[in-house]
Amino acid sequence: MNDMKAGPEEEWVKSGEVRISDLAAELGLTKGTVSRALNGYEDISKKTRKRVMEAATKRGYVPTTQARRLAMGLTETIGLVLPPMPSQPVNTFVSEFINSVSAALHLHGYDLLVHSANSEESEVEPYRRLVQSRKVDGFIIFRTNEKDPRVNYLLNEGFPFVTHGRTTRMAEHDWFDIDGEKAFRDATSHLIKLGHQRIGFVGGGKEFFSAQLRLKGFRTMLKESCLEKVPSLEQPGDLTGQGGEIAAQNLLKQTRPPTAILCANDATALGVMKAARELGFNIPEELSVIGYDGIALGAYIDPPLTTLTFSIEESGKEMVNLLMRRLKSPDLPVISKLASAILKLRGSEGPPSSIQNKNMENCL
Amino acid sequence: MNDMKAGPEEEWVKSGEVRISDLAAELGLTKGTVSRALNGYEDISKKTRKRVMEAATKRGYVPTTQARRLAMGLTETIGLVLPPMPSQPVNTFVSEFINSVSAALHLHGYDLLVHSANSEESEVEPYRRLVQSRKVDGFIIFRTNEKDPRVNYLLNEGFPFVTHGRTTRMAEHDWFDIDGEKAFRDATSHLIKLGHQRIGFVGGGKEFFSAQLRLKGFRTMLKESCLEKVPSLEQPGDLTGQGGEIAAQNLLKQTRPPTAILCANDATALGVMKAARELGFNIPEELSVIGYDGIALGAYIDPPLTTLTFSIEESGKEMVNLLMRRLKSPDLPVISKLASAILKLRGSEGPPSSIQNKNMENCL
DNA sequence: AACAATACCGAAACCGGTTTCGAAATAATT
DNA sequence: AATTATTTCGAAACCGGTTTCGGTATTGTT
Repeated sequence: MNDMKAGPEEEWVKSGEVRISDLAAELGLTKGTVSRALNGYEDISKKTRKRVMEAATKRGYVPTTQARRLAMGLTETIGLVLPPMPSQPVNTFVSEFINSVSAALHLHGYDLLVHSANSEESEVEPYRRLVQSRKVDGFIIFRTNEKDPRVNYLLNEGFPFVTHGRTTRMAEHDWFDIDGEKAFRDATSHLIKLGHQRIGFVGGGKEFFSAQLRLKGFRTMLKESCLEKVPSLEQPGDLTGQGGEIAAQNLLKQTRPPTAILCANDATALGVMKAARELGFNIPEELSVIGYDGIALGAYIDPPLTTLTFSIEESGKEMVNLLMRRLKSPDLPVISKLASAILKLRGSEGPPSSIQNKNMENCL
Repeated sequence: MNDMKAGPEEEWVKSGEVRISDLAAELGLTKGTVSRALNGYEDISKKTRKRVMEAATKRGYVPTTQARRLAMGLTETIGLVLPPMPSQPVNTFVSEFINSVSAALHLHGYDLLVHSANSEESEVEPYRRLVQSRKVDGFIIFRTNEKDPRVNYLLNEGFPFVTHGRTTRMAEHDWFDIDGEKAFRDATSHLIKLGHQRIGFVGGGKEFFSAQLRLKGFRTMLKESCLEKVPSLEQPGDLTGQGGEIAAQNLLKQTRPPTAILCANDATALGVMKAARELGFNIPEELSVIGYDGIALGAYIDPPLTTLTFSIEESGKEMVNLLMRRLKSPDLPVISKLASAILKLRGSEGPPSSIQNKNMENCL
């Protein structure tokens, strides 16, 4: 009945209709003056600044982003190109990463433009398009290859970017990475201390630098512990569940199968566990399995997956920091940041069933 | 030694340096003419059009997006705001969804702006900012609530958007949804045909319309099959693994526990399976479990999770179609699209162990 | 009181495109 | 040949802001 009573809901100012010229006309000023008043220039009197500010909030003025950016010659936008996803299992990483990158960018007034890579065209094509049409000021790149065409292209263009992961040209660009080598040293060490002597390894694609570093960490710790390197225990993988299954079959059908398997990521580990079950291996009694990624769902399977985990939120935040620094001062020397993964014990590993009788003294 | 030899790599035109005015000057034309030539206006002679085109490709001219958009009064950008993520593993959906939406938008020349919602501020705040600063032309909204503040805000503003999921105001906006009611009728029917008489249900948050529809489908099929509704067999959940655990404990500790449990999503189902294992229930012999979402991980656990699955790619594509239609003709009547989920049998369900002796004749 | 310094704001160019309008050149019509 | 219709392009406004520059008006100095 009574429409006049002021409800608790604030009266929404119909947005988006007032331009800076409207404001100027209303105040008897010029656009330029209004703009400077709003942007805190020193050559505007306190009185008019206040007048302008009040009118702006009253009328609900918000500058049109496109116009401002055009005038200032920047896009305030960062590009993130999703690599073609091979219908992987648990891609929980990507959404969390996007989330944290986007949040971090927002603190700096930047937007995140997410582009999907069409698998039919060259890998760098999306980057080229975004650069040429000047839609972004920089890139966040993840899942780097050892020799990465995207990195080559952007370095060649002199276009700002930060990678998640190292490349052969890591001395030329900012990067953030998880210390996968150390992570796998730790995991290997953990297994050895549990008494394992024959440890299998399922890698990622050879093109991924990270996968190679993980393998390196594995080998290093074997050597440090005086365990010989057994080539047949190192299987290639492809970071997918299916790849894990195949690799596990290759490992477990050997005459002397490993008592533990280290996997380049959790998806692979899931495939390994599946294959192991089908071959009649009990986990962890007859086979220990350790993954890498720390996907949350790993806690819900049986047995819960022991894994190497790291903070995706930190990754996003750090990468944005690196990128913002680069945008602000393009000529600063290249820097990088290495974060560490921690071994999250959840139950898919344990001591081997048969006590192995190798001398575990320190080797000299 | 010989730097002059032309390698197989094409000579990259250093991009981004040539403007339309440069092109015009070079050709002895005006900006306007060059612009019209490039955009296929009819009032340009074939000869000069060709001249312009050739110069453009030769010089590697690509129009600056910001300027073009400002002039044309549109952003060609769609906003996607990630709801605050409850550090839970529901998120395999998100990355695939972003991927497909982004790809579909690209076909229409649109970009995707992904924004993360800060959980400290109101849910609509990010939308308000994006609208007011005119950063986007429309929104893709997912995970709708029954009464959704975002929908209210955008409807009030008259701003274009499409939702993934229905709301109370679904008659006023375009939406896409999976027919969760039918999906749960199917799943329930499947369990009943297997011989189950006591079926448990673990729902999603009460605020999600979709969760309610799934419950409705469950109840409908019970009634159609002359099974009585047992309130204690309907447990609330929160779409997380942990919620599933709690709900499963409530269900399985009853004097007459259910022989099957239907879960509002896969994360919940994983929690249910975990709790069931801990309480000593064998799956599927003593307890059947069915989830919803079709996450790939489900195929790798033991037993593999039977689930209701749908095409995320189709979802993204359809939603983009709806949104593009709306942007093109804002006054067209509201439309919607309902896709169906299919039951993917993987092994976590089977006939109940104890034959139940209720009359399974059709009830009249 | 005359002059220099300072505070404050308007005018205009600019960012890089698009689009409307009209004029000149060319072709078609009678 | 004179008139009309077409083709083709230039000129200029426009999108909505930012920023430089210069000119008053005011204040400060001697």
